[in-house]
Amino acid sequence: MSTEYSSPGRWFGLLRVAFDQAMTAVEAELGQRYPELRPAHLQLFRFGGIDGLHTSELAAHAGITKQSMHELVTHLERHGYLTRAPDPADSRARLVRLTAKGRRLEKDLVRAIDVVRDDWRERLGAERLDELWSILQELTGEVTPGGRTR
Amino acid sequence: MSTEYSSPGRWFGLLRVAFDQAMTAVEAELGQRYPELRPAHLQLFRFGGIDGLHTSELAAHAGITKQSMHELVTHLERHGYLTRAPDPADSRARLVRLTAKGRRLEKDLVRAIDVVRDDWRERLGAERLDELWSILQELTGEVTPGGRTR
DNA sequence: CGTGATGGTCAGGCATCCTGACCGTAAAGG
DNA sequence: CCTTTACGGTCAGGATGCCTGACCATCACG
Repeated sequence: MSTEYSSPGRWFGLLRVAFDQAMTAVEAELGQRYPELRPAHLQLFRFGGIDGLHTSELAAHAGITKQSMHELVTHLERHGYLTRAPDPADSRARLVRLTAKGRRLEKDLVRAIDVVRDDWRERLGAERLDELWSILQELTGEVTPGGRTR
Repeated sequence: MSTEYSSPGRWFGLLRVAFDQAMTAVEAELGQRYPELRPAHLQLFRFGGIDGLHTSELAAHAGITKQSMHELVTHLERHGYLTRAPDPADSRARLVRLTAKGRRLEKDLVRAIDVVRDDWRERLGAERLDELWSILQELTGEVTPGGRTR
C-alpha cells in the first residue's frame, strides 16, 4: 500500500502520454523541414545507424515485419533519403545506404530529440531524468517488444 | 552532460516499450474473456467511469474525435456492454449507460491493471514505482497531488 | 544436391484514427 | 420571438501503420 493510483488504466497510461508528447515535439520540429516524411519513418532511426543494413535487419530492430519496413524504406528511397545497392556478399540482399540528404535528416532528428531531452531535464532535474531512464531500462530489460520476423 | 543516452530516439522510446508491455499483458488477460473487444475499446475505460456521459464527453476525455468515439461506443453497444438512452435534459444527446456485462468488463479491466502494477512493484520496489509515477505526472502536467484531474 | 531458411517483393486486409458534410436541437442575442 | 451560432450525433470517405499470405531467388548445410 503506497500511492493511490486513480482511475483504471490512468497510471501507466501516462507512459503513453509522455511518449506522445515527446514524439509530437520531435515531429513538429522535423515536419517543417521534411513534409514528405510520415511519423513512422522516424522509427527507422530509433535504433542506431541504418547505413549498410538489410531491410530485414531494420525490420527486426524496429520490431515490425519486413513487409512493413519495406514500404517505409521504399518511400524514403523514392524521396532521395537513401539508396539500395546490391549486397556483394549476398546476391539476394540489398544494402541500404543513406544519401547526403538522409544523413542531414538523421542529424536533424538527433538534434530535435536532444531538444526534448534538454526540456525534460530542465523540468525534472538531471537526477530525476536519470532515474526515469534507469527505471525504464529496468522495466523493459533488453528485450525488444516483438521479435517479429514473419 | 550527465548520462549518455545511446542511439537517437532510443531513450524516450522506452516509454513506449514499457507501455506496450503493460498493455500487452492487460490485453492478454482480457482478450481471453472478451474476444470481441479490440484494444482501442479499453481506451474508453482509462478515464474514470463512463456511465451517464455523452459520447462527445468521452471523446474529449480520451483525446479523440467524437466520430472515432462513436464507432467504439457503437461497437460496445452492439455487443451488449452498454446502451444509449436519450438524455432527458438535452434532446439532442444520448446518455451512455453500462450494462451488467459492461460493469463486469470494467471490473476485470481494473483487476488486470492491478496485476501489472503488482508485477512492476515487485520488480522495481514500491518507492521506485512511486517515483516513476511521480515523474510521469510531472512530465505530463498532471501534478495533482491526490485529487481529481482537470 | 536437395531441402529448408532467408531477403525481398507484391497483393490485400484490418484497426485506429482523421476530415468533411449534414441534421436536429440548444443557447444566446438582437 | 426569431435569427444566428454552437453543439451532439451520425454517415461517408480517407490516411496511416501495421498485419498475413503467397511467391521468387538465393543461400547454407547435411
